[in-house]
Amino acid sequence: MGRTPWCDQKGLRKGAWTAEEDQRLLSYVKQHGEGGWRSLPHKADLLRCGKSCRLRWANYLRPNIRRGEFSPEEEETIIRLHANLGNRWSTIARHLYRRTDNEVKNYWNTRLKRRVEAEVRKCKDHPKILRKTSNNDDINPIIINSSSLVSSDDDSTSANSDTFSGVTKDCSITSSSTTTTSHGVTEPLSTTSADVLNQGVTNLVTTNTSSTISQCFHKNNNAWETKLLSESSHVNKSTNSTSITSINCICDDHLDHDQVSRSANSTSSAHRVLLNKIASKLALINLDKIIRSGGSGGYSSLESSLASNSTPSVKDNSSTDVVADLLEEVVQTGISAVCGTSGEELCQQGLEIFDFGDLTLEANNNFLVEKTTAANYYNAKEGDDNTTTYSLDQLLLTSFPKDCLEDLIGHL
DNA sequence: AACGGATCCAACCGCCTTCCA
DNA sequence: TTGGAAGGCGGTTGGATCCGT
Repeated sequence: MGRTPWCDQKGLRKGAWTAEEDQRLLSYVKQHGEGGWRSLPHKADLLRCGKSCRLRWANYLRPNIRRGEFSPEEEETIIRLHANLGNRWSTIARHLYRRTDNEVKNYWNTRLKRRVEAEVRKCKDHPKILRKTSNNDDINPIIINSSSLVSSDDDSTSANSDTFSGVTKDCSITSSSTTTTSHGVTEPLSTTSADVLNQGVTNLVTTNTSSTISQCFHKNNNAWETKLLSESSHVNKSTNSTSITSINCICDDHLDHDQVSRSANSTSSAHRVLLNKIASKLALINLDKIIRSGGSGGYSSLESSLASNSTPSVKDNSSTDVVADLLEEVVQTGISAVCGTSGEELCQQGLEIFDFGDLTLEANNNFLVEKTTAANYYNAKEGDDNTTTYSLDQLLLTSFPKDCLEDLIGHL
């Protein structure tokens, strides 16, 4: 038994929507809200099927849809995410402010795809870019190491690195069977990254991890990853409501953590600027409490900024057993949302996880973000990229789960 | 001005998942 | 637990427009 076509009724209109149809749909949804699409056409006196109405609304009429030319930053994001995620347009669209999946898909198919393919062809003319001379590519996959983006004097990978300036825009490529994180942990390379690169993508950014959670995503075919994914599903179901107002605690140890561990001195002042900006915005969303865990340094700037904005109490939780401390805090205070390194354990408690990410200053005053908790827990799927570059404004919006964006925008 | 190929993108199609009674 | 309805998603199409000849 085949499925019933979605618009098989005789007399229903197809094709381009008229202004009058748009107006009818718009006013009906404004009055009655979204949903009930099947019965909507009859109620709104539209000769369309429900699905057509829903698509018209979702892709065109819905408020707050951003249309028009994509910015260079958006293009970069699409290319980078597509390299890792493939044609998962809805996921990619979530990383772009107010863009629909359909628009992103069209933009890729009509513009970016060709550009990337041209890059691939260019790379095929220069095989060295894609593949170092090696008898065994499985042992020596090629990756782009994000640490090279952190600061020019970070030489943690320089022993194995080659730079192909003029072709790979702002990355260096290393060949090694393992990579060393900014915290000195040696771990396997992401084979996904290697695969993508071997397909010729030259502008990929991948990441050395700095948290338990993102490390999970770099250990392909690992039981730990499977466990994480199933927990993710659990968390999704247990925390349907993600209104920004439900956040009454933010714990973020990455900001200062990486600032210290990377010895990226050039980014320190920039971090402070960023932290101040974040703090001023956080102050607007009525946080009840800030938990600090791990490290020291740049975070004090966030603390002082928050204090000056007369906001949340700050708990210094930099003692050794961060997880235990956080859980204790959760139990005692009834915190409903936490973010930070301990996300996995906290997710098991059914908490909402938010994270501003692991921030590193990049070129053009943008920030390299290792989305170490929130995005991964909510959208975790094998091969998800954990690293993206954002402007500050994008960062503040994108680091939150999609459902929070409109509320956040309202608060900001 | 006319033609035709290239490009763009809104909309359609159908499969899949989620929801809910 | 089950099955139908509703919604999500990605592939594809076709009409409108652009642009070179």
